[in-house]
Amino acid sequence: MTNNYELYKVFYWAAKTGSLTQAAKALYLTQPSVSHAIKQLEERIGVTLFYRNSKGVSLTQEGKILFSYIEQSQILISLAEEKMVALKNLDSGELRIGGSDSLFKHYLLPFLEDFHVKYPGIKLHLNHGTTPEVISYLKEGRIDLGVVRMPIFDSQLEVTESIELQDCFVAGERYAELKGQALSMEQLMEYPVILFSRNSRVRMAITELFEKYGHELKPDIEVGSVDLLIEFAKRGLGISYVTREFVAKELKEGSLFEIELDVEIPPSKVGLMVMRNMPISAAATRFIEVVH
Amino acid sequence: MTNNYELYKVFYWAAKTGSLTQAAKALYLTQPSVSHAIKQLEERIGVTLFYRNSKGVSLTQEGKILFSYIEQSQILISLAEEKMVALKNLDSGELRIGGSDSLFKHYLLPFLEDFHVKYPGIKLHLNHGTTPEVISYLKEGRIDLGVVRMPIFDSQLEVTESIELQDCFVAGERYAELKGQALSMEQLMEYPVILFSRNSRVRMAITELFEKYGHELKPDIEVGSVDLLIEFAKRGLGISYVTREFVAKELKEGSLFEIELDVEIPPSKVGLMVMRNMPISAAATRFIEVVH
DNA sequence: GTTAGTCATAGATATGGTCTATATCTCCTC
DNA sequence: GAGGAGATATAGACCATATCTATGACTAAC
Repeated sequence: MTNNYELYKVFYWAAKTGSLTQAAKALYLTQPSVSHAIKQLEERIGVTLFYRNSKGVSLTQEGKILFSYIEQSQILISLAEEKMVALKNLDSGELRIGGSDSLFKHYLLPFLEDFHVKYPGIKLHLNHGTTPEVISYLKEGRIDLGVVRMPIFDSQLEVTESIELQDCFVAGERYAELKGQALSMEQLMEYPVILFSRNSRVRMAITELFEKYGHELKPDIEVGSVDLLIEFAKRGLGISYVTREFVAKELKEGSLFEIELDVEIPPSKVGLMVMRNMPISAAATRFIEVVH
Repeated sequence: MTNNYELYKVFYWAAKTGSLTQAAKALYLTQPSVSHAIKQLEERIGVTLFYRNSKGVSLTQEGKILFSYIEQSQILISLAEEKMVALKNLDSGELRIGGSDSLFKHYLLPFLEDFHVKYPGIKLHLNHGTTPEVISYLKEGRIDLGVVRMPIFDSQLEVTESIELQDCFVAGERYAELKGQALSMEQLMEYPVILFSRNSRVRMAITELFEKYGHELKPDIEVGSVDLLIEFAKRGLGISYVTREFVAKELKEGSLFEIELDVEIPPSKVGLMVMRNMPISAAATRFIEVVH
């Protein structure tokens, strides 16, 4: 049976209002249209659905049975349509973001807070991972949006640049002697260096910079979180390579100080990644606007 | 939102098959039609529902949410359509018949039995009542079909005549003297007469016949069931007025014999009543055919 | 009888669903 | 890398049919 489901909508309203005229009004149609539609439905399924009388229409036994199904069906469609409106209006839905721990903590946190206050109906899912992990989450469709350090070269991804961050070397009081100087790479390498673990983009960037000048930068200590980078430097275990913006508090209060190099460390940008040529959810679109 | 629900059918199949091409086949449409329909649905609800890729299509987050509603909705419609087919094919449904006790027992029983064996999916509801009660059941829509004695004069009813029944007076061995005679009304009235209760059509008919000849037929005993009419006559409590066909067994075995009158008692027919100008259920239609 | 409300019917109209033909893209094979 | 086989998208023509207007038929109420 290959019925036009539109007829069930007409049936639903005719049954619900008990009047073809009222159904026509509800559906923004004329009464003859509704009359015709009902007749057609009856012919197609081969069952008389309504008693016609001078006051309107009422369901036959068979009509009542049909209605018990169709009513549920129509209610589900109404709920679906309401839900879609809610998703579109960001009253509902979810936003799945992938990124590094430090970016979540030091960069995204205020945006996430604002977004959550403004759109409380949207559930936030934060997936921590390294840059390659985040990229694969994106490709698997497990997240809507990835937030990582630039540069990203992947033709499947569409990257929007966000703020610029400046990485730098910092140390604590133990190396106070280095304050105000501009060290060469060789000089710096005489001190114990603390770097983030191997697969980090920041680590790769600084390693490459040193290589460019013919040096191999090997850390004395390798850690897995920005918090430890900061903590170790503070305690004088060595010189940490961190993002300046993420240690703003420590620099200000003086528990850390920046060690200048005689070569310029190029700044790096934060990139917001989504899949290229893939539709983006309303929530992700809005979040990118907010961050941008 | 005044969407064409037909689009949800297309959406359902596209999502279910994961391919616009497959959905087109399932719906006996062409692929561009389906593509266009999906695009239209997406535009109308303002949400992208599918990722298009080279292998087919897959649902976005929002699409999945929509599908969870629409799937249920479509399943209900399918069930509804199956149910309607079952009703039409008499694999399912119910048949509500109103009639007198005696007609059910002595006339309808074999038909009901056959009908039930042939259409086991149809539930039978038998509503006992007097002729006026049965007519009001019909008008209230509580039964589909009424089975009563003719004649019926009611312009709202459509009556189909069924078999003819002959009423007669019968007595048991106690009145054996009356065998083979043709009694006059006066003679008969000298014996105790047992009649069915007042509101019965059979009782009315015989009372009227006597009145036509100037006699008032008053029962000595009035009972409420045909079984009692028979039982009382058998036990010699008087002469019962019964339907000959309903005492066929007793007449044959000799526990009752018929008392002939010198006037002819007109036969009466059984009528099958339905509401005029009202659609009749498939089950009722079929049952009338069977009986007829 | 008249009026006002039903639903049904007939015929004209035009919306829009569907088709054919073609383009574009991706993946896979050779 | 060229070519083929799949997928979906797009454009434009067509025509089926949903819808409308106008009218009829019927019922209930006044």
